[in-house]
Order: sequence, then structure tokens, then C-alpha cells
Amino acid sequence: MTAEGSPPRTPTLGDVAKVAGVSIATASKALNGRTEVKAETRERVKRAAERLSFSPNALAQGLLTGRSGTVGLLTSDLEGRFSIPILMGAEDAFGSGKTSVFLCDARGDSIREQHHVRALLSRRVDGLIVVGSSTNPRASLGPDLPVPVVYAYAPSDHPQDLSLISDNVGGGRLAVEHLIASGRTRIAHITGDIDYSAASDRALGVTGALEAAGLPLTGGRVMYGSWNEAWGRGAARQLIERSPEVDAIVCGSDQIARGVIDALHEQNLDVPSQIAVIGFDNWGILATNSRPQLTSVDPRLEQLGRLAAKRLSEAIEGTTKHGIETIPCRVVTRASTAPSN
Amino acid sequence: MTAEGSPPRTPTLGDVAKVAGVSIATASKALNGRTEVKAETRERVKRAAERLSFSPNALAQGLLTGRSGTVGLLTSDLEGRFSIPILMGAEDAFGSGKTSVFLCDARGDSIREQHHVRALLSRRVDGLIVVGSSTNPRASLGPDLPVPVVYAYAPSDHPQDLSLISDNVGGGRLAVEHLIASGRTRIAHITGDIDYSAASDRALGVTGALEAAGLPLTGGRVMYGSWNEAWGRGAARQLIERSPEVDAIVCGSDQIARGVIDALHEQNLDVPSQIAVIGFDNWGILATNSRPQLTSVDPRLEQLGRLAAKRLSEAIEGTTKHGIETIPCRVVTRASTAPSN
DNA sequence: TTGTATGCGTTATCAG
DNA sequence: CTGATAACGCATACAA
Repeated sequence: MTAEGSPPRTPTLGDVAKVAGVSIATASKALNGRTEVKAETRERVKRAAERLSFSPNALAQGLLTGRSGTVGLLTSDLEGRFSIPILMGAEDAFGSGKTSVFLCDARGDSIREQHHVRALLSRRVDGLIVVGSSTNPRASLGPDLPVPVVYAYAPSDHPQDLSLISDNVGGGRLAVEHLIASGRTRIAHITGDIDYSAASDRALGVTGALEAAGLPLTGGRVMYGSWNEAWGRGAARQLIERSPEVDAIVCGSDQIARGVIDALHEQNLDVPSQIAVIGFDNWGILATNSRPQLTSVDPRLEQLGRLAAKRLSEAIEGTTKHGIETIPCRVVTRASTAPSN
Repeated sequence: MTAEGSPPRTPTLGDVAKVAGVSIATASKALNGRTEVKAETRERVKRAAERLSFSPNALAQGLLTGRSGTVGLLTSDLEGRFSIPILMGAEDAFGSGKTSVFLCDARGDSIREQHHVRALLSRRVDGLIVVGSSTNPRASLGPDLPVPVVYAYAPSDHPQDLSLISDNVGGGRLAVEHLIASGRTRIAHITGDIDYSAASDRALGVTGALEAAGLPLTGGRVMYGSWNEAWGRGAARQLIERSPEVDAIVCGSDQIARGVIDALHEQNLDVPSQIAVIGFDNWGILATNSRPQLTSVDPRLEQLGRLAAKRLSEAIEGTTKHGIETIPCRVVTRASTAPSN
């Protein structure tokens, strides 16, 4: 029982000092591992802190040091499957250290975004990560923010900003190279909305790799459409009708790939023995539930998030980069592209 | 050009006061809408603040008031599809107001969780939301935290805590009632791992509603298995073999439902004219890409998140609740359960 | 080696 | 109506 109904505030450094029988300054030095403190005293202070379950007030520390140890993560569509892995990677890269992440979802509304930026700045975040909802460039937050900003997934439209994106052209190329290595030569490409750079960039990689290998694009042209299964089904049917010789299909997304596989099954075409299918995104829940399981190009979004955290930390420390930095994709091989023989 | 190489610090209230030609105290009152300020003075201060793009230092405010205006959101599996909508709902419910959300992912590791809790407490969050990764009860953070805690999705195992969950029993009931209303009478139930209360609770609702309607459970027993498409396919095949009279299947998840529909198509059974299928979770990407589109029981996770934010705010204001609070599910009707005639 | 004093940016109290 | 001044909790320069 404590002496006189003392209010159960959360303990301060002063409380620790009192218990340890030292001054606040000494307590501070002891807990922060400064050398100018007798070992025995340090022990006493540490025990006192332990006993009170003292935890330093980060607000006070931040006020004093000018560093809050927090960053803002501004996303445009949490429900979208792209933000999440990036967010996880970033949170992870920061998490274990001493910086915490404020999460803000602007719902694609720029007013709300401004609102969030203001709130974040008011909380004196040390930096900002802006995660876009598509691969298309997005409006810059502007050059005159008081803290560094890193853009991930959707690059900023301002070249002076630092943007981190995965290499979609390279991803398309990887897909084709993987299929060729699996013995395929009559390769078609079914993808999403042409207005998305994710579609056009991947297509660029696909056609480029085919050219480099001296192979034609089966079907004669890239089949642009929508990012969903229905388009995958429809496009696959068209393709089979017009180019029955096709032996592999690069799909612009895993959803499209699911639709494609569905349609091929309907036509009694076996995957992969007759036609190989490779998706894009490596979205686990789709790829592993597919029958057969779906080989897919992985844009490594989590790694993108990690890199964003890293670059932001560097910028906070003073080392600023500019322009667009790209990270390579990789192919995750599953059953849908097994060699046909 | 500023007078003499003045350092471009972020402006403080003092700077605003100086520009406006008033004292700091007056500036504070003017900006905070206190009445004891001449209208003309207030205008002058506001313009000065505007001109300097002044934003009050939330750290200082928090230090003074003892309220940081932040909460911690502790999740166990960000990649899981359940945390995200809850997180969105919570972020949304707080977001527009004056409280910001710290996001922490413990990756299901209780050590990491403790670590995060400590960090959050150090940042003087005003409260905590703990989002579980399954519907099964999880370990309480304990009764002696200095801030209120609300558990969402996974209830705490400590009855004194407040837990918010969706009504899975009711959801199972709703599914059956929906099918009966659509003219189905020979209803089976294929669901996930029996060790998940999500499975057993929903099954309870299904069997309860059937009994109440005087109908048998087609297939004779609840078919427990795994939460994936493969099990849906396998179970559906078994079911058709053993109980070909079945005219509707309640699935424990949308993934299972996708597998079920897939298997039915393989057997040339039409959905919904011959067999209706209803899923659970209302996971958009699965439900709307299914063919036919999938009717599903929506656990309203986003609303769960909103409620969590609301309850936490109330608790922060001093009104604490205990025990388990349940929110009702709802059926989202799509093509897969259209009446057969 | 330890303690005292100062200030970080704000708000609230009180005196002018 | 306005302006000094004292906190809030902590880290440091400096004095002892």
C-alpha cells in the first residue's frame, strides 16, 4: 500500500530518480548509457526504473531533440492488394528499430490527403512514405515539405522526388525468358487496361524479350482488356480460336491468369502440358489456389516497402536521392509452367 | 529574401506571435478560438500563421495535456485479409478527427508484440486496438495497462476486456434463411478447419436454422476440412456422390465456395439453377470474379473496425465496457443463389 | 561522479 | 483584452 493516496500517474524520470535516490540528470545519464556514471549508481537507477516500469515519454524526448521517431505512411487504397505488402515491408523495416509508423488512408481523395499530411506534419513526423494505388505516376506532394518524402509503387510526377517502383518491363521479360527456358515458343500475352503503365510496361518487356529471342508474338498483338477473370476467360477463348498453335500465355495479372486457365479447361486444353500459363503479381491466395498452381512474376512489393523505409531513413539522416529507382522482379515457379515433356 | 540568413526552422507559435506583433499567449488564444481576444487581433494572428504555414507542435501539446491524440493498432497478420478491412474501418473512424493511428504488425510473435506495446506506451498512445488474425480467442494484453484496450475479431481470453466480434452463429443462420427464402430445402454445409470457432460457430448457425425450419442437413453432417479451394472441390465431389439430391450448399468461406462451384461445373451441374452456393466473408475479389458471382455472408469487418474505434474513444473519455460485443452479419446477394425457377 | 539549471513549444493561470 | 509566467518530462551544458 502506498503512503498517502498518491495518484497513479505513469511514472516519470523524476519518480525513478527519487526511488533511486539520485538527481534527475543522473537518472537520465544512467538509463541512456552515458559513461559519466558510477556502475553501482547505474544499477540502482535501472532497478528503480524496472520496478516502476518506467518508460521514457517519447513526446518529451521528441520535443527536446527535434526528432519524433515517427514517420507517416500515406496510402491511397488500403483495400487494394498492392499497398498492403509494401506497407508490411516498410513497417517491418522500421518496426524493430525505434521509429513508429502512422498509417493514413486518403481513399484516393486529394483533399483528405492534404488533411492527413497536415496532421502528420503537426505530429512532427520525421518523414513520409507515399504509397500509390496503381503504377501510374501520381501528383507530387510538392517540393517544399519540411520533411523528406519517398514515393513507392506509384512514382511521383516530379522528377526531383525519389520514387521506388518495381521493374515491370523487366518482369515481362523474365516471364518470357522463363517460358522459353521451359521449352515454349508460341507465346501470347493477355493483359489489363492499356491505360495502366503496369500493362504497357509489362507488354514492352514481353515483346522485347520475344524479339530478342527471334520469336513472334503469338496472336499477333498484345491483348489489352481489363484486370479481371472475365477478361482472362474471354481473351483466352478468342486466342485459342484465332491462334490454336499457342503453347504459352503470359498474363498481366494473376486474376487474368485464373480466368485464362478456367477458359482453357473449358476447352479441354491441359495446363501446363498443352499450354503453359504465367501470371503476374504473385498474389498468394490466387496463385496457390489455382489448379494447377500458378507460376507468377513477383514484383516483390514487400521488398519495395523495405527499400522505401531504408531510403527514407537515409534521407532523414541527410542523404537525399532523386529520381526513379527500380527493383527487379523475380519468377516464382509453380506447376502451371512445368515443361511439357 | 529574408533579412539575415535566418535558419529555416519550422515556425513556432513564437514566430507567429512576432509576425503578428502580439505575445505568445495571445497568439495561442487567437488560434484556439478562445473568446478573450479582439476580433481584429485574431485576424492578424491567423494571417500570420497562414503566411508562415504554422502548424502547432502536437508533441508539445501532448506533453502538456497528457493526451497524445494517437492510438496504437496492433495486428497479427497484415497480409491476412481480415485485418485489413478492420484496420480501414478503424482508421476511417478516427482519421477525419484529431487522432492518428500507429500501425504495428507483430507477425503473430508475442515477443514482438510486447516490444510494440512498450514502444506504443512510450509514445503515450491514448489507447490500443488489438486485431486478431483468426476468430479464436487470443491472450489478453493484461489488465494493468495504463491505457484502454479494445480487441477486435479475435476476442480476448480475459472476460474483463472488451472484445468486438462479428456474429458467426447468426451469419450461418442468415445463410440458411436466405437459401430457404430462395426456395431451397436440401441444404448442405462445407466449411473449414473445425478447430476454428469461425467454422464451428457458423456451423452452429446453419444447423440451428435448419432445425428451426424443420429441414434436415443434407449430407447428414457438417463437412469440416480446410480453408481453401482444394477442399471445396473435394468436398463438393463427395457430397454430390453421396447426396445427389442436394440443391444448395452453404460454404464456410468464399474460397471454399470457389472450389465448390468449380467442382460443380466439372460435374456439369449448373449454379444456381440446379444448386445454389453461398459463401462467407464477402471477399470482393473472390466473390465478384466467380462465375456466377457469389452470394456471400458479409461479416462487416469494416464496421467492426469502426466500432472498435468508437468504443476505444469512449473508453478514452472514461466510459469503459467489458465482455464480448457482437455485430450482426448480412447477406450480400449475387447470382449464385438466384431462385431456381 | 553527481547535481543544478535551462530550454524544447504549448497551454493555462493570473496579473496588468 | 493582452502579456508575463509556470508547468509538462526530458536531455544536456555547466557548476560543484
